[in-house]
Amino acid sequence: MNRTASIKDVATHASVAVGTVSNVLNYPDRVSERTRERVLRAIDELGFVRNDAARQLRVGHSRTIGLIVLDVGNPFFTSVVRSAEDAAALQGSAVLLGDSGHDAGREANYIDLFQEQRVQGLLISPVGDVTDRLDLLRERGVPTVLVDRLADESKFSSVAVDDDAGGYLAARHLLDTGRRRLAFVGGPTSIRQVADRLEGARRAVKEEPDATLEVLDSEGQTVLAGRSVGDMLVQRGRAELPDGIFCANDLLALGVMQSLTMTHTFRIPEDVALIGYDDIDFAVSAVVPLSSIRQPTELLGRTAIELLSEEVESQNPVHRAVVFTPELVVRQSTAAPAAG
Amino acid sequence: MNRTASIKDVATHASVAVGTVSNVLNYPDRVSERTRERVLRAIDELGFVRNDAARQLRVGHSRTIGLIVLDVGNPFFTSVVRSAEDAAALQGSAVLLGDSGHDAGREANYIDLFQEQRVQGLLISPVGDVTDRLDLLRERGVPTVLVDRLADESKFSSVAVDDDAGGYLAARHLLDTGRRRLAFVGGPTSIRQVADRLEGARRAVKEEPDATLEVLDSEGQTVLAGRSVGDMLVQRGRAELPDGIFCANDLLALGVMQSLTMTHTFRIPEDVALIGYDDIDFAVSAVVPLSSIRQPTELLGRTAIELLSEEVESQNPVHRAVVFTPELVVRQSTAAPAAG
DNA sequence: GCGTTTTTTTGAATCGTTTCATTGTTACGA
DNA sequence: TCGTAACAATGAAACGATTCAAAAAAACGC
Repeated sequence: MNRTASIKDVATHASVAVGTVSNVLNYPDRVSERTRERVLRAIDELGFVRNDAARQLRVGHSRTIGLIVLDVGNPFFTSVVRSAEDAAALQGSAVLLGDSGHDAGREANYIDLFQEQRVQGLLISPVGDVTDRLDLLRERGVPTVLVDRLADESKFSSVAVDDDAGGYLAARHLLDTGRRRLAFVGGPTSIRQVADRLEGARRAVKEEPDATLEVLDSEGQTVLAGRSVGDMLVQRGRAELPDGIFCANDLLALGVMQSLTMTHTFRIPEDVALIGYDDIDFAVSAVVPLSSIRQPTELLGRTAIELLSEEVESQNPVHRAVVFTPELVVRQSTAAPAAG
Repeated sequence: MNRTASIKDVATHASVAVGTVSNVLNYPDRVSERTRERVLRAIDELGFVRNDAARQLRVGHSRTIGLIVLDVGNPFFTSVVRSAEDAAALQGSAVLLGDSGHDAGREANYIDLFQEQRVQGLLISPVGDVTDRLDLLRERGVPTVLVDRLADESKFSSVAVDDDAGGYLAARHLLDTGRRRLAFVGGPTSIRQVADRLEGARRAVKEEPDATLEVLDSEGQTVLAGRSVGDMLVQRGRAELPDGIFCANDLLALGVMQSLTMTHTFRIPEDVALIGYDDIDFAVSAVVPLSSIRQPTELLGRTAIELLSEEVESQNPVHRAVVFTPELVVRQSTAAPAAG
């Protein structure tokens, strides 16, 4: 009574062979209407639930896809996870989610776990440099797609967003609304994303001979880090204040905004325009709604799944690196100052 | 060459029996040092990775625990997930995470999927009323623990946080710092959490004969909803403004704060004190750091795993409903007004 | 009614582990 | 040297699904 019913129990109960039950489950139209109904009734009566381990053992692979992200709490990844799950569901797969929390050890554990589970493939936003480990996976025939990181196309497929283009968009927007003394606020430029966004901003500024770009280093990417940069700016005389600030991420921008608005000495956007990056939910509901650069996260997740499917299907894998273009979202924080 | 090595291959390669390889994997000290090393070397050379499906088929259950949450993007659940994962890892289990997104259909899919995977048990923060489905699970012998929802103790174990106590704490703190004209801001009271928090606040207010509590309904639980409640308050004359506001969640509180500070007519905490609920990351970095009620989310996740283990181990399950007490976090937004 | 084709059903073999009764080996005291 | 106990290693059986060649049943044409 305690043991869950097996396919054999169902077969007995419906007076058919086990093969027939399996066919009802997997190829319903190979089975005549009458017996199909009989089998379905038996399944229902016994409360049969297919044992996926047995199925998997026989067919050699699972119906799941592993997904390892750096931080589920980060809205960027949350959105990627959602869209990947949806895309996977459409093709009949489920997603096993792992949160490495930027920890290489946890990441390694998940990779091992997913291998033991014989996932169909792996989507990963890797912690630092894991090419060795990923090479191993490749040798063992686990198709892998890198997420939010460009990959050597001879080895892996990847999906990412063009941060250089995003940086350009943001700076170009500030310039287009008449600002000329720009500042970039961003954490350590050793982070690829930060460096690329800065590079894009530089490119835009070079297009206007009379424009300048100042780089303000921040301690990390948090609201508090933004606040201290903002405090520093407030100290300066009004004449030395930039008239357009581009922050490497929305949290920084919100921090800067808090500093500037708290003192009531500077107005946003009249005295200084402010734009962030990521377009997090808080951006729209900030004290002054924040302009930002939105990344097509849904597309990222969906495309990652698609690339993985391609690799799974084709024996002879040709890798692709897909790069998406981010999008400018204009809100009040960069509204053009009154003419004159 | 393409196929991954099996335990049999390892056995051949190391010139031992398959049982010995299995023992090396599962009971290393049943095997002599010499052969153990030999087997380990073979495993390494062949790149053997245990096939968990086969293992599971034999032993009858997996090493994974299913966890279905309402929204991974919600910091509350993110934290629960993390701690559950850590606790599970300690006892050698892994967590399969499902995000129902408040959608009963997705929830049902995950329940089915997890059943097919023969998870050891299920932690679930259910969408609406799923007692029927959960009853089914119970009959099929899948131990289940409800998260953030009290359960009929005759049927399930559960972990939750005492929202009534949290509401009391918040209101009591406002009263203790001298406020008497309190307001509660909260979404539809059909949400259990909101209703309980309000109830707790009422209890505290009744303790002070000269204190009053006004209930301000909000449209949902977002920053924007908080803003519109705040705007409404600003319209009122100063005399009619409450001197202490308790919001059912931090997002609401941040919205109210934005309204009040933007107009520069009221100061927080001098004119009005403000306290939220959940202690999200943004609370500490708000314009005026926000007091809040912290829920022991790490403890929730860990305890859920422990309760589940209890059910798994004992044949004769005795269910427990564990309720945690939330904690007051005092910050500047409720600092006592200057004496006099 | 009979031979032929098509459709349905059958059930043994298989996947890769773990388990455990059995056999083989070693160590040790008398 | 022998008997016995402790320890190691063995390998067949089992888990529950899918697969597929073969058998059985049904449908068809004449």
